[in-house]
Amino acid sequence: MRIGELAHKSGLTTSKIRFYERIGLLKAVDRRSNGYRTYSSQAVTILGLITTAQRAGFTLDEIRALLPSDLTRWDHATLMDALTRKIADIEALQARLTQSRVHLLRLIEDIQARPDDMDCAANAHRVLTNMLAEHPEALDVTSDDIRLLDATDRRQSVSSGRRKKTASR
Amino acid sequence: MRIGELAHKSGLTTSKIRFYERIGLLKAVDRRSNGYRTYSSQAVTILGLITTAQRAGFTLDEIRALLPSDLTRWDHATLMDALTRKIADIEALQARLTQSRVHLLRLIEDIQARPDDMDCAANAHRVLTNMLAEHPEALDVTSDDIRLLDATDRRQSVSSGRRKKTASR
DNA sequence: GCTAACGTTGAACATAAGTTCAACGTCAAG
DNA sequence: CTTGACGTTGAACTTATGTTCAACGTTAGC
Repeated sequence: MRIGELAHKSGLTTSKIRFYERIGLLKAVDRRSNGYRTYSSQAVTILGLITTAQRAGFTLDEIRALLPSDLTRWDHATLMDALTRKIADIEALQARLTQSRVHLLRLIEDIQARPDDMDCAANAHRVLTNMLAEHPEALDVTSDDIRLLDATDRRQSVSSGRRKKTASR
Repeated sequence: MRIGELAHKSGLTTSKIRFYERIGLLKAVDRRSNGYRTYSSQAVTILGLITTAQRAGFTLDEIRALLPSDLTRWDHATLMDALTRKIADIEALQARLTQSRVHLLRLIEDIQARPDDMDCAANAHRVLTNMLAEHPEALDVTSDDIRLLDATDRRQSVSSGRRKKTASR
C-alpha cells in the first residue's frame, strides 16, 4: 500500500509517517520504481505500536531503542526493564501531582480564610508570605527576607501553621 | 540590587531573569544611569511566586495573565478560577496516569504469562495483538496536558487506557 | 592604567515532535 | 492533452522555556 492508505489505516498523517521514517523509527518501507513508498500491512501494526507506546509515556527515542526491526524478536530483558522503569516514573509523577494539588487546595483555602477585618492588600500579603515561606527549596529566601517582606505591610500576617525555615546563606 | 544578587537570592540564573523580563513577566526593574538593571526586594518575591506557580503547573503565559503589577492588587475572581481549573487539570491528568500505569502493569503480566509451549515469536504476536486490540480508538493527549506534565517533571508523556477483553491465551 | 568581575545587547542554538511549504514528479480519467 | 489527486524532496517554521555566545561597556581594587 502507498502512504496515503497507510495514513488512513493507522489514523496518522502522512507527514507524521514520513517523519517517523526520517528519524529511523519506521524502517518497514520499500520504494517502487517511481519513487513512491510502499508498505506492508505490518506497518499498520508498527504504527499502532508506536502510538500506543507514546500514549504510555515513552518518547520516540525510547521507542526506537526498544522496537525491534522484526516484531517477533523483542529484547525481552530490555523491554521489561523499560516497562518497569516507566511505571516507576509514572508513580513518581503521580506523587508530585498529588503534592501540587494539595498545595493548590491549601492556597485556595488560605485565600478564602481572609479575616473579616483584613483588607485585600493585607490578605494578599499574608497569603503570599505563607506561600513563599512554605516552599523555600529553590528560593533563597532568608528569614531576613521574610521579615523584609512582612515589613512592607505591617498588618497581621496570620500564618496557617507550617512555616519552614530556610538556611541562611 | 543588581541582577547578580537577585539571581543569587532567587536561585535563578541571570539569563532566566532577563528572559522573564523580555517576555513581559518581570516588570519590576529599573535602570541605573550606566544601563545596569536594579531591583527592589519585591523582585525576589515575584520570582519566587513565578517559580512556585510554575511548579504548580502554570505556564509563563498563564502566570503573566494572573500576576498583577502590584502584588497587593490581585484579580481575586480570575485567580481563584485559575487555581480551581488547574486543580481540575491535575486531577484529570492523575486519572490518566493511573490508567497508563494499570495498562503497563497489565502488559507486563501479559508478557510474563507466556504458555510454556509457546515460542517467543508467537508470544510476541499474542501480546501485540492483545495490546493493539485494547486501544481501538485514538484518545488525544492535548498539548495542555503535556505542558502540565512538563511543569512537574521533565518529559514524561501520558496515556489513558481503555478496558478490554482478555484474548487468546 | 590594568585586570577581573560584573553588566549590556541581539542573535543563534537547544529540545520534541512534528507541520507546512514550494517546487516538482506520477498517474488515471475524461 | 489536460486536470486533479496523489506522491516526492529539503528547508523552514512551530511552541515553550530557556541557554549560550560574541562583542562590547562599567567598575573596584591594585
